[in-house]
Amino acid sequence: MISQRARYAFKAVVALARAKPGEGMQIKQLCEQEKLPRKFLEQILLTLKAAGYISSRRGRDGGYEILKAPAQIMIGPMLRAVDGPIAPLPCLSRTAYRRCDDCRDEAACELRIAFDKAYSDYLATLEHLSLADIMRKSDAAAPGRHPTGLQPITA
Amino acid sequence: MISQRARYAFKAVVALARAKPGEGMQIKQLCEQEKLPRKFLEQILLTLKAAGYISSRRGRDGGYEILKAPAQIMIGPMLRAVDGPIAPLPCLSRTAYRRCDDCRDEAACELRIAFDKAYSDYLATLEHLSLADIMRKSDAAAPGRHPTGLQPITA
DNA sequence: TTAATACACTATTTAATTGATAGACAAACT
DNA sequence: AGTTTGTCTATCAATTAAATAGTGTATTAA
Repeated sequence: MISQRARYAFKAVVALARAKPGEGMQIKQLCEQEKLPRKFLEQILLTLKAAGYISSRRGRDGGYEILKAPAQIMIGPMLRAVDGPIAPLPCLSRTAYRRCDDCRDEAACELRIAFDKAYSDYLATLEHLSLADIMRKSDAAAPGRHPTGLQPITA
Repeated sequence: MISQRARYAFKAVVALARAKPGEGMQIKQLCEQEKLPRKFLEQILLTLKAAGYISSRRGRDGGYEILKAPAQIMIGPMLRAVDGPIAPLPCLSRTAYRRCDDCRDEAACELRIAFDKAYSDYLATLEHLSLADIMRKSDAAAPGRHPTGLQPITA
């Protein structure tokens, strides 16, 4: 199972991506609208900021704003920024490769072989799937739900 | 990352699958050969037994033996037997579906959409990949390593 | 320039899960 | 009977995840 942290991050990014461009949202709105614990969300937003996904302003009329275009935000890297490596085994991680302590022969390791293909497909999908793709699908499934989102041309 | 529990289970099953048919192994051998903590392994073997993967005998000359043919052992179900559901979200689990508490519209849930395809590919692979497939690949990568395993006809 | 507002940062707490160990018990065989 | 080997349940310890607390700093406007 994916972590709460990652879920909250995801929801926050989606909400920010749906906010009117140039307007952004304050943390108060975010946590009320998406039902997220405020202080926890603060930390997560900091992480997202450090990773370059969002920007922030302090003081009155402060808040958060999305920095990247949704089409440029890939799910894999975003998850990784929030939760760390996503590989099922350290020796399969692209970004944090580590040999298993007890591993004699990596190429012959049955565990590694078992997850190799499954994980590389999983990863490839997450790596190329953008937030824009996802929002488009979501809008198609619930037309009219998000007033600021572009509607699919199906009516 | 996959749990230690699942790793140990996997290693134990592989070791039992490589043991001479009809001979099996005792837990002492297993934990020495594979460097697994004995008491922890005991529990894991019990789980594997309950799930029908192995059988056991008590008393002198007791031990564990593999029950299913490696070609009939699929990685997905085996993992699930040991570790529980493997889906990234409860609402994507095939075997333990549960609606997310706060979910308004499942079909439009961005989180669900994000993981839907990635996970279903991952799962499909694990569901159809057999222990036999894995052992074959392992043997091919390290010929001569496992004296009791069948060697690939490549020499 | 000061008060109010909203984000930034670090530390701490709490809860849950995982990994591992302990020890009494039951079956099987000699 | 006595030894061996698996069975079962309880418990402990360590780690991680989730959440909260509290202080600090930038920004704006009266």
